[in-house]
Amino acid sequence: MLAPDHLSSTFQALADPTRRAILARLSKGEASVTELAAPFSMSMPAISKHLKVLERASLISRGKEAQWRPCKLEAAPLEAASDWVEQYRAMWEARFDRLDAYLKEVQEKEVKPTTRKRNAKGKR
Amino acid sequence: MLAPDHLSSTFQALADPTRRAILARLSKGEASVTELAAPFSMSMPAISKHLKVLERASLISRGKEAQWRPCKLEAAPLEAASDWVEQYRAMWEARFDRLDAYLKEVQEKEVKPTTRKRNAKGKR
DNA sequence: AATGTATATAACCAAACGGTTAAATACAAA
DNA sequence: TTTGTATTTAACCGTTTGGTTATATACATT
Repeated sequence: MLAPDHLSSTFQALADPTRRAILARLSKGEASVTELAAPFSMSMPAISKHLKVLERASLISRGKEAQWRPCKLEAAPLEAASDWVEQYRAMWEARFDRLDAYLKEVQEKEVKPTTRKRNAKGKR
Repeated sequence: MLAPDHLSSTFQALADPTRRAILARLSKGEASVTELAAPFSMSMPAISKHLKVLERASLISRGKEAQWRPCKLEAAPLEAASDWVEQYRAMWEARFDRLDAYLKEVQEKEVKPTTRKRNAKGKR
């Protein structure tokens, strides 16, 4: 079950570059705490705390193999976060589309209307 | 220009329900500070601080009309945030697809393989 | 010029954050 | 049973966060 305010804890967990890097690493497969800590010049307890934040946000889950506690990515909360962001991104784009339509209408009788390139990256 | 670690400040700005509600309101159009504050049982300075956080993250921009400082949504940082999240969401889905393929292969000779419904919401 | 309205700033506070070092725990191997 | 390795917990520390109240600023109206 996701935490009461799961969106807040998800975003908060994502708001740290170390934690995002850990998630990036985990997207390539499970890893132990020591493996995850390797790239950082940071104490083990610091990493342990970051992992706890990620775990609290259900962004990772942890196993138990001898003395190792392997971590793996859990993407369900990412889905909710993505949905939230997309909602407003889409609204913003819709607004631009309406503006485009309006400008097109207004400039209907212009001699050479400048071709507007709205979304250069052209995604989705 | 976006801040040095713009992803962190974007996610951090999104990690508060009041600020997300403000963005939701702004997605329906510009609004003054007092209008934005209305739904909340919170002092004006508190709202003012939230707006400053959103502004620092470039999620909103502000105008000047007499004694009003109207806020409007700026979706560019949402795009970056969305892209980041989508990247890992997609990876996670790809992993599931591979698992699906594997399971399909393994169960090839089963009598009546149960139809697995992976992504019930079926988005994108 | 005085008053009212919209907003921001200052000063303060408790709690959370992100790190540290030192010590405890859990298991494996010798 | 001792030693080594992996990880967590405890205690601490400075900074940031999210709120408060009181005060200042900016502009409009009378």
